[in-house]
Amino acid sequence: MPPLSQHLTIGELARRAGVATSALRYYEQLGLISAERTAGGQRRYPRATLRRVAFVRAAQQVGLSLDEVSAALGRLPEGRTPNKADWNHVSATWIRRIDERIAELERLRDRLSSCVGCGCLSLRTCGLSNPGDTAATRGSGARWLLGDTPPS
Amino acid sequence: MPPLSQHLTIGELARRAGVATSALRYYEQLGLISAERTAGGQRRYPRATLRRVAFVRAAQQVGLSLDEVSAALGRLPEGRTPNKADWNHVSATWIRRIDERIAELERLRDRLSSCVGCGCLSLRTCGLSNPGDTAATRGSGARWLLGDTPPS
DNA sequence: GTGCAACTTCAAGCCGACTTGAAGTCAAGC
DNA sequence: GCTTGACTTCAAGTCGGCTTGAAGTTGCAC
Repeated sequence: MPPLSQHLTIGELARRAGVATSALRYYEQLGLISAERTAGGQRRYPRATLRRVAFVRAAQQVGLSLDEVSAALGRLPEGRTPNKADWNHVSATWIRRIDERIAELERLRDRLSSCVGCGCLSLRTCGLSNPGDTAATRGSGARWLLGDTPPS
Repeated sequence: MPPLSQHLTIGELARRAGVATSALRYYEQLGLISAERTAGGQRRYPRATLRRVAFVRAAQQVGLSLDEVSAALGRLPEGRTPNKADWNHVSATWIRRIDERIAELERLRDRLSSCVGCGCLSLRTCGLSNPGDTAATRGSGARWLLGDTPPS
């Protein structure tokens, strides 16, 4: 085991952050993290990078693309440890996003539940259209959940 | 506008289902839908296919891959209209899945909220690890949300 | 001073879910 | 019967987020 030094090699960072080294190089390519170099050209990461990587992974769980993460990281200081205000701002955005996605899933679940009640799949009169549901995860999504008639 | 006949062309189905024709051909390739052919080789879809496509799109919103949709469709009759029992079974599975994802998002949100309280990004003593959170959306995900110390 | 794991770069590959394009055929209204 | 838009197949391309492989270099322990 290497001494717990000020700087981490890419392998150490990878192990401790739970990501592959290739992912870290990729993040660097995208400008999400950066590294100092040894005389021989190997990467050495300050410990703060560990937080930065954790941040990236957390953001992905929230559903952000790396592009969006990049934007969010733009608001956090690269050198110093982020303070409460920095963090407050970013996490508020994420929490909004999470809440939206939860609401979306709940709507979908409720539609499914009421389908069970009405035997919807067999009825073209089922009212379970979702015209207002613009925030679908992938593409435009189904315009209505079930039933033969699209909302006119 | 074409007469409202027993069968739909791929273009009609695409418009009414809210998906591209290319997507429909792709679904056919995967065995999710099937079509009769005219003498000239063009696809003609029975109206039930409309439901089938709606089903696929709904399943995708739930977060299923097309592979999983294929499995779910295996339980529904291709020829006849699915009955309440068919539907009950499938929707129950989906609802479980939605509930799981909601729970996951709620946990994440709560961790974020408490981070705001403790100024977590700057503290290595923050307790917000998530060792039990195996159901991450992409890959293994971050082992812990923030803080320098991985769960030992 | 040597052995070997860990590192380096760069290009290419992979996955899912499609989309796009080329080159050609069909169906339906006039 | 001709025109025109909708259709056909097949191969290749796209996108995000990486991974894999080849070919070579570095760093550290012994």
